[in-house]
Amino acid sequence: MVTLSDVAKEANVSKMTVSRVINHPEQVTQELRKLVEQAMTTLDYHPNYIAQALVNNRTNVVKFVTLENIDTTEPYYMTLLFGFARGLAKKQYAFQLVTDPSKIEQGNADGYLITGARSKDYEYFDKLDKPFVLFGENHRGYDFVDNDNQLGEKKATKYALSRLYKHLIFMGIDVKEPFEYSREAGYINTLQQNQMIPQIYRVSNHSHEAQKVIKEHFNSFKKDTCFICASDRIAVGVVRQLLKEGAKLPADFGVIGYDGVFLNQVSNPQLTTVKQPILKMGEFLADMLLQKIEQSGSPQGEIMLEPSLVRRGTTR
Amino acid sequence: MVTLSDVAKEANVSKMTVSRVINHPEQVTQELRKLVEQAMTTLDYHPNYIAQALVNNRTNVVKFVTLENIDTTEPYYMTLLFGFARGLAKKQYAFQLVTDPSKIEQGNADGYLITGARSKDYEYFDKLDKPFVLFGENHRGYDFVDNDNQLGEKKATKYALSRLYKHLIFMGIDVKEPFEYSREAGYINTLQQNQMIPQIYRVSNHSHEAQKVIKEHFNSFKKDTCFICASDRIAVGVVRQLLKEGAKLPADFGVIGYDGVFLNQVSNPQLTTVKQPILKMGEFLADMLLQKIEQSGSPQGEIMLEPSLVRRGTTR
DNA sequence: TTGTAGGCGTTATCAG
DNA sequence: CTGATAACGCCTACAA
Repeated sequence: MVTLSDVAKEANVSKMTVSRVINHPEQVTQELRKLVEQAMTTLDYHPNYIAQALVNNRTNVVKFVTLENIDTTEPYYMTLLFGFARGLAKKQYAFQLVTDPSKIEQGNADGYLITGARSKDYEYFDKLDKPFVLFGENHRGYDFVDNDNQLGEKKATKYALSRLYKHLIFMGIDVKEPFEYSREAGYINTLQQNQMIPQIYRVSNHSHEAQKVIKEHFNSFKKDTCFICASDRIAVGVVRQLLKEGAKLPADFGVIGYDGVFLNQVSNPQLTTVKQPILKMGEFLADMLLQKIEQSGSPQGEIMLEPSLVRRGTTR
Repeated sequence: MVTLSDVAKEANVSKMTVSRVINHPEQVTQELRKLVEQAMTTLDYHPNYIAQALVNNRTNVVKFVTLENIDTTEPYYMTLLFGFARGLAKKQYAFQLVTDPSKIEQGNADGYLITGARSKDYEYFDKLDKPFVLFGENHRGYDFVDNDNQLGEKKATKYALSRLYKHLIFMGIDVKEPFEYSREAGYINTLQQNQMIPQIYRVSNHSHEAQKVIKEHFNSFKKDTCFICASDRIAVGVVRQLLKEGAKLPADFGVIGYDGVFLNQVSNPQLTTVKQPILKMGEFLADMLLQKIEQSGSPQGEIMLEPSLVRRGTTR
């Protein structure tokens, strides 16, 4: 293993000069810097992250925490995880997966990414002694990354209008969480701007629940109705029942989902949906967390990435 | 942060005695050992893994490498990953995700878990300078964990026979890989034991490819045929086309999948399949890799876990 | 059986 | 701007 000392010898300087070239290059003269850099490449030197971690009192490890007791095998989470991992790799960080909240502080880590947090979990966060960032919007001042939920549903609603659907019904998720409020707000605001009256159903986030609602109320739905759904799952349920009822899709009815996780599914017809840039969100989460760690916990604010509307088979 | 020295002071011994209590307790007298252990609990001491890593020239990090250029967001991989992560957690190991093989040796790690390896990749492995284990059976002497593919397909074939299907057709994957040969062998051997003649189709691992084959040959399939499929994807394609052809499932035709990844899907009818214990496989992989690292690379052999037959809607 | 000295590879501090 | 020294927390080797 090539060490700092080896490079120092090769370049005829002290270890400190080499260290400075790595961490504070501006403090070293051009001349010496080049010499050292050459030595580093000829010896193929790579810093020992463990030694760095020791002096800095770091572990080079963070934890990916999943609070929501959901199906963690969903493509959604896997994509987020891959983005997160990619972000970490840039700084040679590794991670551990934690699904049991009581184990968060067990073992060593420099910080946490917390996903699936609900309002009830917030008070718990203040007890954490390490920097953390949240995945998912909140309005309590905790740093987070999310997609812009309001903008996303605004895009969906506007698009439905542009396709000349006359009646827009929102199929929401029945949780009292910021992301849901924001999605509804995107829908409601757009309707109000067009002097239309919002009509909202809320169901738990399962396709068959949405299906039930459509079945119950199908007779009350008029032609030219578009369903703006707060998730792809709900949208899938809506589509399924509409087809069962013999409705003409997308001619008479439209359906728009949210999330964009079923995009590679071959089901017919393919869902028009608002796609979150999940991979990128994961990467931003890593960036934010590492920066927060570097800045010993200082606030990082909020990052909301723009989702994109994917036009496919369930809208005309 | 509580350190070795703190504990040593509290217990009125030297640092080395404390270190020994942790690593070689048998070298310390009962008396001192208890003293030290008490001091450790009262101070809530936890070893600093980074410092340990530095002296041992370890990183406490391994890499999870995905060679196969597939959809890594599949629940299959996510489940494996969770099992793997759980296994690592027991020894306070963290991991990095690597999808670009050229980056395997970049950065620090104590070893690698390599998934999705194909025969062509094997020669590459010998160049690796760190211990590694494979996910997926091979017969070149590389340590691996897999499910027992032959046993799995044997179970499927026997079960089809027990349900009195008269004709058993194998729908394989057209790759020349050990896992596929083993699955075919499980089918072939069982047929031969029953004086039946194997009939095999091979397609690439996509539902629509399987669907094509069924469509083309549907007229040649007799009543009481059961399709033993080498994957759930293929099975799904078979089911889909059989239904399209108006075949009676499971009365006249049976379909058995392999993998068990679609188990929580609500699609109708639900697939009878051979389920791999994926989570457990991930955990075994972690155990094996960490042990191999601890034993500085000594061979660990092969572990084949028993898959289970899940009886559901596509067999009578 | 227990303790002392030295070192793992790096960086902060302070002196030159 | 550069270099010597000490320190991070732990463990190996040797000494008592």
